[in-house]
Amino acid sequence: MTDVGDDSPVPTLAFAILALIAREPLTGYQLSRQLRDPIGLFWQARHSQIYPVLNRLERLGWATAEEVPGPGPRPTRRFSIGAAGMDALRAWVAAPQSRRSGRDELLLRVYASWVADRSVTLGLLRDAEARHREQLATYTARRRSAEDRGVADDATTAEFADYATLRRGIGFERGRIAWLRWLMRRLDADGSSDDEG
Amino acid sequence: MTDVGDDSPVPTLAFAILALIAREPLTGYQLSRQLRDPIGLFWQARHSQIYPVLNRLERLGWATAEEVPGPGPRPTRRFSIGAAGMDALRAWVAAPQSRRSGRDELLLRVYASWVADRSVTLGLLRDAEARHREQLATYTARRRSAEDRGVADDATTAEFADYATLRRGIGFERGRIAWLRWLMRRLDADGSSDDEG
DNA sequence: ATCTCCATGTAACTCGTTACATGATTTT
DNA sequence: AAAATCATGTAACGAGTTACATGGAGAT
Repeated sequence: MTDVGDDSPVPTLAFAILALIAREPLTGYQLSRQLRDPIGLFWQARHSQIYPVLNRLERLGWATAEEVPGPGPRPTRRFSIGAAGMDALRAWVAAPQSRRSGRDELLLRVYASWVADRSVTLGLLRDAEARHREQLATYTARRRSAEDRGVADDATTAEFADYATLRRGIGFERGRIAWLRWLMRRLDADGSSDDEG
Repeated sequence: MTDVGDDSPVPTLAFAILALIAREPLTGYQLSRQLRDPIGLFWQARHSQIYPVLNRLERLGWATAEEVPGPGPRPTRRFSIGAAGMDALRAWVAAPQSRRSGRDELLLRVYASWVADRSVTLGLLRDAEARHREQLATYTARRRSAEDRGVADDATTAEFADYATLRRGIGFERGRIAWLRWLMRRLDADGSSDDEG
């Protein structure tokens, strides 16, 4: 009994959860881990946000819960998507997209970086490159593993959809690293020529 | 007198605003337009979010306001960054970055797209491509204009920082379009061979 | 004994969007 | 005359984060 009125618009997180339980039934805890890592690539949520949405999906008849043995003071519940949930998810995929480009703190820092010393900016960019290289390594390992399992062969499967988003993640990281390297070269060049004290 | 307690952490939006008024003094209204278009590329805010932050920047002594002639029932105020604001902005550029990768609704839709008909998914991707091509055209026009003005020549200016973020925008759009085309080709191939029904 | 993982929930708060409210100037 | 633009604010709500709360199972 977290909330009762079910007339308010369904949040995007609900569809992220539906997309995950459409693959296999999951507990709230498992969802909270998945919304850090695999899908976490492009959608994140904490467990405090997930549990209320799960209860709402249940009340909407979009998901059903079964109790499974587990630890803890409260029952462990595994959620499965229902026929109505599949319909809702299908409708959402086709729904018109809202074009709000996201927020990117690194770009904002670079936009403001002319107020700082060149060495500070270069440090910022080097840190960013290291973190993106790390992320890229994770993604490429995952891509190789997917390709070895033959996931890339049939574009109609759920695993292929995973693989497709993974490829976009790799493209994003590579593009960002290339841009960071370009920017560092430019800052190095305009600093080492040392026109002004 | 919107809020009084000034001990809570300063939101990222405050630094986005500082980065803008560090270039030239702006009114709240001008900021709200800039946080749609040029910087809007990677940070957005509505005027209802901006005005309270401006008042807070003033109370912090990070920005100063001067009244200028203008229309409307309330005085029009143009904000300039102060020395303390510049220090705060400089410190923020160098501060450790929080790595929370953003949310991307298109990727979430693709992740869920295996539940929908192939034609629906292809429609989604075609729409996305059209919107990204449009955005790319805007960015490339802006880049050409910046290069014609010689902005790309000196990496120490504020205009170069603009230009650098613009280049990242172009890279992002191109990468995304390439990925969309790859995905559409893959879906076309696995559909036109028509193995089933 | 302590730590980590599994497991679910609530409370308090900040961030962000939409809607309400007012009113002058300029353009169509 | 109507619409768009300039200009600033508040209110209500939804989205998202952090912190509080509980407790069993297994590993160190």
